[in-house]
Amino acid sequence: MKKVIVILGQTAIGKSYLAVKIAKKINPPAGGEVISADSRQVYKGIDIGTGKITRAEMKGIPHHLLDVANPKNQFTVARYKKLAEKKIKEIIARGKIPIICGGTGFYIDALTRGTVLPEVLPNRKLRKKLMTKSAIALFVTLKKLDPRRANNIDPKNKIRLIRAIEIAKALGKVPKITEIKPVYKFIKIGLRVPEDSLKRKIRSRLRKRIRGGMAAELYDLKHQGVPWKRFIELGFDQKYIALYLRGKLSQKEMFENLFKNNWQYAKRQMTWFKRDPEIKWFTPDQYKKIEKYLKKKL
RNA sequence: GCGCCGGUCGGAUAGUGGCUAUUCCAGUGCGCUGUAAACGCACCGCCUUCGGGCAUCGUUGGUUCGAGUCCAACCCGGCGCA
Repeated sequence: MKKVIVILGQTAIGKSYLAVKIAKKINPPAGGEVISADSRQVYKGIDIGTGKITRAEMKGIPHHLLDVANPKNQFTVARYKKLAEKKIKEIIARGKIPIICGGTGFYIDALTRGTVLPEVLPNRKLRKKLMTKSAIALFVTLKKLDPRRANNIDPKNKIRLIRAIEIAKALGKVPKITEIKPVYKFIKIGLRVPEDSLKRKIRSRLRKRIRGGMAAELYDLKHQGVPWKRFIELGFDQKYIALYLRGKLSQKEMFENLFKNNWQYAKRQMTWFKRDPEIKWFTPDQYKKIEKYLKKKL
């Protein structure tokens, strides 16, 4: 079975850097290519705002699934899975090793597991209509459309209920889950550091991003007609930048809010990763160990 | 100094004298196989054998069967007048 490397970990920990390093060293002379696993970096134009790797940092290693979606539209896991699988295939065909790198555990799991997901595009009109209903009402509706999903969904989570209904309606029948046996062997490398160390990393990266022009980027996006609501919807850091620009927050308050936002995210990421026993954990400075581990596994 | 207003969990807030002091934010933990940086849930004074137990609404007294709520004095903060 073909091997695929996965590099995951909390925000700001240094995944991208490691991915490039591995891509250069592993599997000589062909090396590897990186496929991002980040639900926000898929959007074009939000570079600093999502902490995207820069051209220079890529050091010539091809990176995929960055900038593949318009921020005005909604991207979905199903789409991610489809695109990523295609990229994996192509990279392997080139004799290289695919390196999945990112912090969106949900996407990594979707890709790593054998579940087949038919693509169902978001239906704004339906969503808007459903949003006005109560969670209980939505749950009842879902139960009729897709009892299996209703069985294990969180009945209080309207967002999930709405998406489930949307899918059931779009498919026109009760959605079935199809599992296919795994095609690739995923080697999962997790990066982890002590809490206070991660906090420092997050702070310093934030400072860098602010200096790098997060605010200017925000202006550009607004110019291109990305509605304000989208930023909120996506939970982006930009929302605090905008409040600062409007004078609603002091610079210090803005920074603290940004930090808080990132830290909360980092914790949620860990909650997700913790459950996966396949992840082999390292600290970012254990490069030699990681390389050794990979060589053994490949 | 006088007058007015206010002091409730880390912050903000609700609370006709009567069950269990509310909600939001922050904090902590967790969940999530179709929006996932989104979204949801639990806990969030102290102790706990997880059944519950003990506190608590600036302080001290008082009225009352019963006070966060009424009264008095004091302390603190804000505003106004001197």
